[in-house]
Amino acid sequence: MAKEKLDFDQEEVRLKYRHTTSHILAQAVKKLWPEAKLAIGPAIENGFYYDFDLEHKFTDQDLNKITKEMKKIIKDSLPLEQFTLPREEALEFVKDEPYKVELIQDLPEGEIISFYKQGDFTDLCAGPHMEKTGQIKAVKLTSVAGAYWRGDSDRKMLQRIYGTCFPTQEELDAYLARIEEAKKRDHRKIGKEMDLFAIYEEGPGFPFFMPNGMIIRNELENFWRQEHRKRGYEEIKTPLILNEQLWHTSGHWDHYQDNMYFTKIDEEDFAIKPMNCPGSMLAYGRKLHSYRDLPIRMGELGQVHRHELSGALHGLMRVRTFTQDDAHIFMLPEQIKDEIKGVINFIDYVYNLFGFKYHIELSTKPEDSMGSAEEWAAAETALREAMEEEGLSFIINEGDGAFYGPKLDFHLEDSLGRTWQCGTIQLDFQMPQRFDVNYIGSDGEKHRPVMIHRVIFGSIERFIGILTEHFAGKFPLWLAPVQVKLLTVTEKFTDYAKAVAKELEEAGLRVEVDVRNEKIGYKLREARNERCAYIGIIGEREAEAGTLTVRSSKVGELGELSVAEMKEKLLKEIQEKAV
RNA sequence: GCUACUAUAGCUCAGUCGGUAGAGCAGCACAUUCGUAACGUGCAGGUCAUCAGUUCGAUUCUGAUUAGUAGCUCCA
Repeated sequence: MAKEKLDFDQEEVRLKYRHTTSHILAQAVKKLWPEAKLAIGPAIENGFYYDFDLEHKFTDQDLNKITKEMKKIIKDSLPLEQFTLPREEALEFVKDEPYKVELIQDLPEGEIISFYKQGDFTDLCAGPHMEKTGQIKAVKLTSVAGAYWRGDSDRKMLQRIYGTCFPTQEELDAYLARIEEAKKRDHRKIGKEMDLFAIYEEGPGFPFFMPNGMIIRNELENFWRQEHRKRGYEEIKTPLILNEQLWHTSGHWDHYQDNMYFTKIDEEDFAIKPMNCPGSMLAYGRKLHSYRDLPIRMGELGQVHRHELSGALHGLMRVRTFTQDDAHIFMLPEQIKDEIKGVINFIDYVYNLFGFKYHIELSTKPEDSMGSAEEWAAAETALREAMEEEGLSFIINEGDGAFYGPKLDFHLEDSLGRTWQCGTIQLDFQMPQRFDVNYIGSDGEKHRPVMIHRVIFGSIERFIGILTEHFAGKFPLWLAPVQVKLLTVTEKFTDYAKAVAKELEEAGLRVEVDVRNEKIGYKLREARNERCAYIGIIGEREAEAGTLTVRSSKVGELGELSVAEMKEKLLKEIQEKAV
C-alpha cells in the first residue's frame, strides 16, 4: 500500500477515519457477541461511538477484549466496499437487525440505500470511509455508557461504547494526556482544594459557599451591579416563596410543575420560585407606566429552586438551587431590536473580559408552548435579525425554546470542552398578556409592552464553575480569594511582615501572612498549592530595604519590589480587571 | 429519572480469598531559626456510606437505600 500521509487537520478526514473505526468496533462486537443488535455508530468530536442492544453488560475487561479483536481486524486490513440496494432488498438484507430496519423505514421513498462491507461485516451506512481497515493506527476505547435509542427517553436504553483514534500512537497518547491534564482543572476538584464550595449528602444539588467562594461570588455580584447601573438597569429583589395562584397565572403550573417545589403556609399552597419572572411582573404592574419611561430594565439577583433529575447534577454546573443574574426589560415594540442588541453586546463585553470563547444558539418553539405561531415567528425573527445585524454567527436549536418564547443561548466550555448554557436572551409576548401589564401610550390608551428575560452569567454558581476551570483556580486578581500571601523566612521578620500586611490591607487588598516557624520552601509550596495570586517573601534583605520579593502565580518571579510599588501594581491590576 | 460503575481517617489511596483495618499528606505536641515546591521525632484521628439478609462471626458475600462519577434524557 502506498504510504499516504493523512491530513488529520481536515475535518472530513478526521470524520472518515473515526467513522471507519466505529465500524471496526461494531465488527469486533459482532464477532464476540453475534446476538448483539446494532443501532448507530457515528464519528463525533474527538472520537466515535457505537450503540448496541445486548443482554450481556459490557465491562472494562470486555473493552480490552474488544480492542484486541479490533486490532485483528485492522491487521487484516480489510477493504471497505460500498454497495447500494433498492429499498425492499435492503430491508430483507437487514431483517435480523431491528434498529437498521427502523432506520431504513424512516428514509424517504426513493432514497438510495447504501451499505459498507468489510470482510464478513456489513453495515447500513452512507459513508464516506477509509479504503482499508489497515489505515487505522491508534485506537482506544474510552468508556461504556447508556444511551436511549434515538435519544428518546421513552425508548429502550442501549449500551454505548465510546472510543477515540488517531493516525499515530503518539497523537493518541498526547490526546489522552491532555484529557488527564484537563481533569485537574475540574471545578469540583479545585473547589475542594481551594475550599470554595461544598455539597453535602444532606443537600444534593444544594451547594454551600465557603469563605473563599463567597469572595469570588461577592466580587462578581459587585461587578454585576456596577455594570448594570452603567447600562440603565434598576435592581429589585422578589420573594422566594409566592402563592400557587401566581404560577397558574404565569403558566408555570401547566408547563413547569414537575420541576417545582411546593410548600404550605396556613393551609394555603405556595410554590418556591423556579424562575424570577412572575415576581418581576408583579413589580412592574404595581403602577402605571408611560411610554416615555420605556424601556424599563429591572434586574434581580434572584435565587431559584428547580427539581433537576438526580443524574443530571454536576458540581456547581448543574444544581437544584442557583442565583440567576436576571433582568426583565419592558419595552415598546419598536425598541425590541435595540434592546436585544444591547444585551448581546453586554454579554459579549463580560465574556471577553474573562477571555471566554462562546457560541450562540437560537432556540425555537418547543412542542409544549404558549402563544400563537405568529407571535413565535415574530419573536424568532426579532432575535435572528438582531444577531444578523450585529454580524454574529449562531446555530439553530430546533424546538428548545422556553415555553413562553424563543431564546438566544450563549454557551461556554468547561475544561473537557463540554458546553454549558450561561447567558440567555428570551423574548416573551406571553407573560405581559397573562399578567395584563401595560403602559400608557402617546394616545392616552393602554398598550401591551414586550418583555425580554435575560441573564449574563446565567447562574452565579455555574459561572463560578466555568471561571474555575477556565483559570484552573488562578483567578484574575480582582476575584482571587487571597491576593497576596506574605511568607517570612524566619520568625525574626514577623513584625515587619505584619506591618507590610497592614499597609496592603489598608489599601483594600486581601492579604494573608504566614509567620509560622517553618522553612521558606515549605511555606512557598503551600502558598502555591493554595493558588495565592501573589506571594511576597520577607527576610533580612527585604526587612532592611523596606521591600518584599514577589512571585506571581501567573508569570513567576518578579524580583524585589518596594511596598509602595507592590501596592500600586496590584491596585492597578485589580482596577483593570486584568486576566 | 435511565444504563454502568464507585463509596475505607479532613484529603489522596492501600488492604481484608469472612476473624472489627493501614500509608502518605493535613492536624496537634516537641525540636529546629532556616532564602524559593515538602527538616525531624512523637501523638491523635475510622460504627470501613446507611439499613437489612446469609453466617458462630460481615468493612469484606447478597439485597435494598442514599450519595457520587461517566454518558443518555432534561436544563441556567
